[in-house]
Amino acid sequence: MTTFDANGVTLERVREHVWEITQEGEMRTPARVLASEALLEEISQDKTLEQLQNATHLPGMTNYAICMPDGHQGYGFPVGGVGALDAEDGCISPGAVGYDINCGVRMMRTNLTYSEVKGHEEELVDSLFANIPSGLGGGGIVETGIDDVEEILARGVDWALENGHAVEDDLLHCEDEGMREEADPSKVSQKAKDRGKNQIGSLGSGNHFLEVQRVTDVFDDEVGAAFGLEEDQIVVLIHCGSRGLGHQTCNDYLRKIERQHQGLLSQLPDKELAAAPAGSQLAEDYYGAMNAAINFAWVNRQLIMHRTRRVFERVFDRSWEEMEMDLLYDVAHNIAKKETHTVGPDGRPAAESDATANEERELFVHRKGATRAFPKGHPEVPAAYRDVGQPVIIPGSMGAGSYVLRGGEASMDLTFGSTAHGAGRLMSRTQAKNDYWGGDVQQELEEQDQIYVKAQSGATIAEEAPGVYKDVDEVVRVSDELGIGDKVARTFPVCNIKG
DNA sequence: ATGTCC
Repeated sequence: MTTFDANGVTLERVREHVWEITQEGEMRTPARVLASEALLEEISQDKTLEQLQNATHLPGMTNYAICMPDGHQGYGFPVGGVGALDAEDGCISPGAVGYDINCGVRMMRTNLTYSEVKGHEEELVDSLFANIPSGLGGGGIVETGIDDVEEILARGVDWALENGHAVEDDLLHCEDEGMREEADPSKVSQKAKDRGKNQIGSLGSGNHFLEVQRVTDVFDDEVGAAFGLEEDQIVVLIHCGSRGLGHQTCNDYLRKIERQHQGLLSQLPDKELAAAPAGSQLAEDYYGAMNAAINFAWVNRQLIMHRTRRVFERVFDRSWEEMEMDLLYDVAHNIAKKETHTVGPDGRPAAESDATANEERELFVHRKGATRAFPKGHPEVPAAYRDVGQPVIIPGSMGAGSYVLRGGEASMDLTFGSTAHGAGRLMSRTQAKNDYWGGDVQQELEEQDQIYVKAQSGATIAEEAPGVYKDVDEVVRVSDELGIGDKVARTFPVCNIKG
């Protein structure tokens, strides 16, 4: 048996790309890392493995705590982590959702080709930057009153449709159709609403961006055709979340849960894993508030996408409908959702159990820096894609391009229908700023790769330099070879705006 | 990620 040792954590290689931390002590389940040996080596450099092992102490953990190939350490629970916790006798943990509730990505198609856009890059990047709010703090596409915030929290993209920021087709191509019905705006604090009300339609900062890209490869012609993707086509990728509103909501509930559920907290190896027991008032309240913040983030991405259509109309002098600027798909990668999955007796993996003992269980599936990747035939895959599988969008760094995958056949058995969410950081923001200077990175991207980047701050470009990220090709290779998310297409940046 | 410490 091949083993891998890192900082007192031992992993056994189960098979290609599957590594397991054996259950011992207070662990409720084993833990699994899905990675190549090279990625595992990178993952082992920070606290990810310790956090993954800690996560198995959460009540109701089912099968395994799982770390994706792009995993790195986060608040309490790894970014790139999946934890399915029993919704009846388990718990829900804000740290296993993440501070940026419904951080996610959407991809919009166009019928433009790269040759039509080449030569317009600077005009396009300037116009996008001028029209799409970005950076820290306030300023959004719509400046609205608190009544609208309440509606957005309750109804998600349905609000955008009613207010002229969306078309019906946009809703059909979004995870959960852009609305969590269990949202309860009354459980979102006034402070969070105040922070959100002037940030509706804004990118934010950090790794959030809007990128115009060209499709460089279509690996699967049938699925590529179903997704409306072909080589040389221009697409737009939008990556952002719920801004200050989601951050405040996460913070509010962490503090409340720490105070009210000290008994559970005392059983956990890390205070940052603070969790509310299923069925408790705070579990209900957090779930309602989190779902409301999820709706807010979907509206945020929707408004940015719709504004992008207007920018393209001005730059290319034709209507967005004429340019067929349709939403391909929007996927969340920081969420928890009550889902039904087939599990074996005592929360063991169904695939490794006697099938007659398997049962359907309601689970809070926490995907933190992990993307839903439902296979073909799943009822929650939009009708347009049901025969091929759910689109999965994996953004790479601004110098490396991105991938479109489709949910793979093995995802339900291995990962509760999930895969990776990006390249994953290799170094801290502080170290990145020591190693890189924004202006140099920007100039190099433009001169060497014809990638036009515009940001509010040079520091953000340094923090997001291509070299601070893992190899997205390797992350996607692992996903594809495991069969949890299959490669469909690859894109390369044309221009990028960020905070 | 985040009015990067109420």
